[in-house]
This record gives sequence, C-alpha cells and structure tokens, in this order.
Amino acid sequence: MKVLIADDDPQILRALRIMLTARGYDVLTARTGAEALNEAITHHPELVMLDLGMPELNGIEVIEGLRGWSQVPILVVSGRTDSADKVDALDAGADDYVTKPFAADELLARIRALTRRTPTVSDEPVIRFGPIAVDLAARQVLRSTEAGSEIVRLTPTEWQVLDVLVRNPRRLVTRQTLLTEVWGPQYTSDTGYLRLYLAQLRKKLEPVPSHPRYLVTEAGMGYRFMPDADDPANN
Amino acid sequence: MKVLIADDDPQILRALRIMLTARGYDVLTARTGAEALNEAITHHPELVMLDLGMPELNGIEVIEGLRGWSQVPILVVSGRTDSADKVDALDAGADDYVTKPFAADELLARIRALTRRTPTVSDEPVIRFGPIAVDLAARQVLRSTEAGSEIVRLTPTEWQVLDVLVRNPRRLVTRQTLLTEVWGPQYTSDTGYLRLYLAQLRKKLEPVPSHPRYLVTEAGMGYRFMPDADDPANN
DNA sequence: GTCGGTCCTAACGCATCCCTAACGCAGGCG
DNA sequence: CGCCTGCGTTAGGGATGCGTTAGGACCGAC
Repeated sequence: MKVLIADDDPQILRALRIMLTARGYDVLTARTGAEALNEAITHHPELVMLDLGMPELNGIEVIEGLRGWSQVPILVVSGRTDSADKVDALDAGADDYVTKPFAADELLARIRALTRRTPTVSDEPVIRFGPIAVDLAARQVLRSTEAGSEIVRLTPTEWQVLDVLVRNPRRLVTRQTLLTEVWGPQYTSDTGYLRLYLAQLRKKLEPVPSHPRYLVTEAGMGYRFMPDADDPANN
Repeated sequence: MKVLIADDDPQILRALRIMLTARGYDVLTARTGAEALNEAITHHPELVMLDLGMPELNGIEVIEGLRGWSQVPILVVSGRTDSADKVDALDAGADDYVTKPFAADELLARIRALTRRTPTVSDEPVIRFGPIAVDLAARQVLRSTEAGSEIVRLTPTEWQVLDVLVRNPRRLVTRQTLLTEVWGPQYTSDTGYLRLYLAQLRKKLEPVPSHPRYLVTEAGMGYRFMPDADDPANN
C-alpha cells in the first residue's frame, strides 16, 4: 500500500518512513506542498499524511488541491493544537487530524482505520452516459463524436458538482447536500448559483440541454443523475 | 441526519444532544451498550457516537456488534486517554476517537468529516406493494408495468406524506402527526389539504384510486399504510 | 496594465406546485 | 326521512422554484 508523507521536517519524515516501511507500507515523501501534489498526481497513493506548516503551499491549500480530483484519505499530522486549525483542515477535506507529538501505535491504528474504510472507492472510475465518458480519477470528460472523441473542458466548480452527482447514480441529491459538498458546510441556502452550474453542465454534457436526460431536476427537492437504463453499473 | 449518542453520563448526553440538535441533527440517545445496539437496529442512524465505559456491554463489544451488519461511521468519545484503548477501539472498527474533555467545534468538524465521506450507503429500504416500489434512499417510486417499469413523479409534499406513512406500516398515523411531520409543528388543524395530497398519492400509486387498498383512511382519526399480507418486511 | 477565465449576483419568463374554495357523496343519528 | 359531519374530488389563483441571459467582481498569467 502506497503512502505519501508530506512534511518539511527531515527528522519526522525519516521517523515516519522507518515506522511505516517496517509495517510493509510503500512510502513516498515530499518536503513542500507543491511537491506533495506532484507526487500524489504521479503515484496515486492510497493514503496521504500531511503536515500543515509547509513552504510554498500550506496544508489547507494542499488538501483543497487534492480534493479537487481525488478521494484519497488524508491524515493531517501537525504541531498545531489549536482547534481552529483542526476545524479548518477537516472542513477543507481532511479525514483525520493528529497532533505532534503522537503515539506511534495510535497513529498506526488511525492509518488502519482510514485505509480500511476505503476498499477501492470505485473499481470503475469512468462513467459513461450517452456520448459522454467521465473519468473521475483522471478528472477528464470526453465526448465521442463521429470523428473520434473530443475533450470537454469543465471548471473546478462544475467538476465538483458533477462529481457529487455521478457518485450517487439514480439517487436524489438534495440541494443542501450539493451546496455543503461543493461550497462547504456553512453554505446552506442557495441564492441561485446551483441553477447556474447545472445549466452549464447540461450545456456541455447533455445531448439536448433544454431537455435534460441525465442531469434531471426534481422540483423542490434537488437533482439526480440518471445513467442509461442498460448501464451495467448498478449498485 | 440521525445521530445516535451512547453514553452513560447524563450530563454529557444532555450537552451533546443540545449541541447537535442546534446544528440540525436528529439525536437518538442510549445509556447502555445493549440499548445502543437496539437503537441502531431500529432507527439506522447515519452516525454513532460511543462512550467506551458503559454498563452491560462495553464500547468495544458495541463496535463489534455494529460492525457485524452495519458500515455506519463510529466516533468514540471517551475519557480514556491511553493509546492502547484508542488502538483497540479503532482496530475493532471505530472510525475516529476523541478524548474528553473535547473542544465542541473540533468534535463537530470531525462529525462532518465522518459523515461527508460516506455517501449514505445505507441498507436498501425499498418498500413494495402491488406494482409499486418505493425507494426511500434514492427518493424514487417505480411502477412495474407489463413493459418494464416506469418512474412515478411525486411532488415534495407528496413525498413527505408518503414517507411518514410507509415508515409506519400497519400503524395508524393520526391526522395531527401527519400535519406536524410534513408542515411543521405549528400546523395542527387541517383546512383540507391533507385530503388533497392523499387523493393525489392514491391517484399515482393505487391500482384502483377510488377504492384504496394500501393508503387506507380511518374515519375520524387518520390514515394507515397497509402493506401486502405476504410482504416479508415486517418490523 | 491588460487579458482571459471563473465565480457570483441580478433580473425576467415560464413551468410547477401549494393551497383555497366549492361541490358531491356516504354514513351516523335523531 | 332529513340533517349533519367528514371525506373524496375537481378546478383555479397565487406563490414559489427553476432555467436562462447578461453583466460585474475577482484572480492569476502574461
């Protein structure tokens, strides 16, 4: 199992590497936030351990950068004990937060708990409907035309909205969950931008945007992604 | 979102209930391990907060009992700070571990982190009667016809009424309960719209809307959902 | 400084939904 | 037998929600 450790302190990096290697983990390391993002993109680790106080990009920015395209479990290991730091990191997308100094066996148990819960998030990370193919891992959308296939460009926000919807096929996603998933837990009332992004997504993905077939709206409740009826991906 | 809190200390129970209720969570409580398991089985909460030192069954046993059939996120809130306790709880199946005393905002952030990750993989509460299948999780109603199945569209209010009824199979639901559940606690007298929505539901769901078989009215009292007699889902 | 892209606000039709009002009908009761 | 109460049903107005367009604020790149 590949684990990425990002910390600017070589001491900690070395200690963690030894501890995890001895337990059979494959350890990748990074010393800056930018380096951490690069490593994550190229090697797709199954767990990311992150320090908050790194140069170039701080921990929160790294979390947001990761969460833009990956569901990998993120464990923050930080010297900051202030609860505000914890709240910020967790709300940004981290899954757990451990303060230094930490007990080695507890850290290992938390790592086991995090990796246990995600036994391969999705064995089929590419979702197809109509002429569209959504590759969640590669963060890419392709539309097949008669002359091959073309790349559909989506903005970050459009991606997050689409991500939530396609991860819940056939299920109703309420306006509120969509808002909190994309814009954060403090957003609960819609002033109208959800409609906007749904319209843009439909313009880019639907065969007939004015008559949506896959990104269906349920009046007064929310939205729903309806896969093709013959799609074998049913779960 | 339903949250089950299991703790033998009434003080903590009360504090947590207030804190979570204010944030919009539906709080269930239990004072013993056995009670916690019972509550979990009957109400299927989306998060379980657990104290380790409870009578009857200790925390670890409760975790194991839950994990036997449920993937619900488990957050341990315990006074024990020993790392061995944390390791045991986490390895038994808990997802996070917070020691008392805890910071309220951190606890809330951890709750958000835990519930965010699970897209409510909840067990499949599909209720069937006649040609109708009600999928509560997906918020979808299907009617099977000779040529496959078609989607039945329900308005939000129709959904809420149906939701209350099917969650109480064979039980009488008084007019007042229905009103307060759907329209809010201040509504107590019916000016006639309940009749309206029942009529619409019957028109959409009953085989013979003029002679209701599943959505039965009890004159002067309320309504009752009667499942098929041979339905194995009896609880 | 300029430019392109993205995010959000505001406003306007339009469809849908909620609720009121009225009428018909059945059963209970004096 | 006639009245009354409670429920089912229908139709229509008002309100809300949604899709759509246009335009300004903000930010990083060049």
